[in-house]
Amino acid sequence: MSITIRDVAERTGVDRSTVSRALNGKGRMSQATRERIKRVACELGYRPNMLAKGLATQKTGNIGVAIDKRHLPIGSSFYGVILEAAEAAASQHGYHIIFSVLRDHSPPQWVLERRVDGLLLLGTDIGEELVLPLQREVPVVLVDNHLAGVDSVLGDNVGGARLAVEHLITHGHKRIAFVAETLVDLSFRERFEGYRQALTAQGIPFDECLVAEGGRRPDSDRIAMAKLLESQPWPTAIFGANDYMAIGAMTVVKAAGLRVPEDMAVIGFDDGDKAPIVEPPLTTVHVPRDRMGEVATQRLMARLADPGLPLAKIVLPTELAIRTSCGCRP
Amino acid sequence: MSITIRDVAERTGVDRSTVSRALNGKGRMSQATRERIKRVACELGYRPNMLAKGLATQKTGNIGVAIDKRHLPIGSSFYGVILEAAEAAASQHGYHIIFSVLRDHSPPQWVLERRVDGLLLLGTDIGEELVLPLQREVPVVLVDNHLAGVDSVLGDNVGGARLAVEHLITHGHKRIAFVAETLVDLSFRERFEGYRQALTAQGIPFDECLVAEGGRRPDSDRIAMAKLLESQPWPTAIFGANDYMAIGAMTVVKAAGLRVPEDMAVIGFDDGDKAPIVEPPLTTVHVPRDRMGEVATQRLMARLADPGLPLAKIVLPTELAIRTSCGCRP
DNA sequence: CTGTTAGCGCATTCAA
DNA sequence: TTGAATGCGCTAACAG
Repeated sequence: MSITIRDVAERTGVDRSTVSRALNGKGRMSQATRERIKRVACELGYRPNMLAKGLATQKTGNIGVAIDKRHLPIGSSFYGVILEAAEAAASQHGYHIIFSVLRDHSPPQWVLERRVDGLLLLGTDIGEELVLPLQREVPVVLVDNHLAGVDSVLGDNVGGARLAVEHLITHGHKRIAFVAETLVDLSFRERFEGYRQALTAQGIPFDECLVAEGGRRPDSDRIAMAKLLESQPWPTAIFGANDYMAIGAMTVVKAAGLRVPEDMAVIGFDDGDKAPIVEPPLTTVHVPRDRMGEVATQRLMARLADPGLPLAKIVLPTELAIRTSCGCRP
Repeated sequence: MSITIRDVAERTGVDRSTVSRALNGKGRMSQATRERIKRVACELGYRPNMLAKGLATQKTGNIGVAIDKRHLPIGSSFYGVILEAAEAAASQHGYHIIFSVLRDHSPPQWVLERRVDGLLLLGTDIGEELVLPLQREVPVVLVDNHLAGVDSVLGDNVGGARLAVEHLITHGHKRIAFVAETLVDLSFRERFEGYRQALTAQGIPFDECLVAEGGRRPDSDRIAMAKLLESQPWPTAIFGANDYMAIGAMTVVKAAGLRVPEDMAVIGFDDGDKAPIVEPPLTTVHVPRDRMGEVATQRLMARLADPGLPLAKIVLPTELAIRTSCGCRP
């Protein structure tokens, strides 16, 4: 067994409660004894047992991060960066991260077991049936998603999509296709909305034939683009709902003997780590994933400190990362 | 406050300890009462408070995963996949993951605070000065690294490198360069060793001029390859110590107007998610990252169950993922 | 087979 | 300013 508050107390000749107060800076006491206790604690190498502390204070010092399975592997995704940023922000406040993947849509065990003070839910496909029960246990912040009655942090999907599509229009394109895995998830719906807004703003009629969904399968990216190439006339530009779709589209386009961007311009969304290294480098909407993780964590900690805080939907700005797949030659 | 074991006890008319035994399946007791207690607990929606349980049993039910800062962002790296696999394996055993990034080389706070029963240390640059103190607190398993006196799980770096270099030799190459960020880290040293072994085995003399280190900077990949192109005669093939170096080398090679693989064949190491999508698709040594995470976690849990277990260095087989950058045309 | 008792390590009343 | 007492929720040794 390791050194406890009791050892420090005996060694110092005071009561355990005094040690507790000294170390936590609570109550008023003579600077002398406080200093002495701290020194002794340090000498003894005393480390508070957070389980015991948590049991007494009803706070764990942990926050949970749950990532929707759909978006894994983390290694290739959006969410690894958010996780990292969240951890950095949390640790600055003395919090630790308990992390897990949502495999089915049942709530993470560690919430029910009261291992966390609050949690971040990452993923666009998380619905009320999961969030509401969780929120009754601890405060929740949604990342990359939004539901009524829950704090949330998102990138500006509508604005980013408008930027992308307007950029393509600037390059002279009129037949611009939209490819997505699905239009069910909030992020994709919003990006689609931005796509339509841009067309409308520039007086280009919306053409349903230029929208292709690949579905939720592994080769969704190829499927969607292939559909587009099945019927004439072809689009002259592709706007992908994320980098994955855009890169898949480029692959299909190139396989069909067309050149990117000469025969078919392409823009993606996310600005993940693959965007700069594909051929040609992908122009894409930059989503500030690190900021999202940081802001979401800060929001959660603010709510922990003050549960009465009004709800907030925090939208972080996106911008266009211009490379060459759109037709620009930087 | 939520439902405790006490509520279940009162509702059932038995003692709290009886409830505890019933729910944990300890001791012998009549099936009747056990069933009844379980049913009541379920009806009441009882959930054990793991803090209290941990305090009593001196076990947290958490395992820690610490990732060396060097290899971030997780989103682009090796370690995201390992983290995910570790979480999957741990959750199967009822364990949870506390995760953090090693920013400096000080031990993770959550070990000192006794929040974990054991931990996984991911990264090739973790030294004894960090591991030994931690190991005195809880069991440690090293992943992608090895130190005397510590359990460890690695991919077969030497074997994988031999495979890669022998494959290049099969394609007729004799001037094969080795590019790495550094030769300090264990993984890279081992891959270098495999490179040399392959040359020796095929009777090709080792040429120091064909080894280039890029150093630990952001553009390490370009730097290394650029060095190689500074002096004649050029190599005809490049073996990168990881995908990052290999892809960077390809970029530089193509920028110099050379073709891959016709003028310069390239093979990488890791088989990360970028390998298949670069142009041309990268032939690379597949490292079973998911298995590494899984096996390491299982190892840790085995040791938790039986601290007397002999030390193990577990080396997982690697294989060559053949695409086109090596000169093959699949 | 089941209840009693005593901690686990710490924070927090209330007195002194 | 400090000490004594109590409780956080659960487990475990020992009786009964």
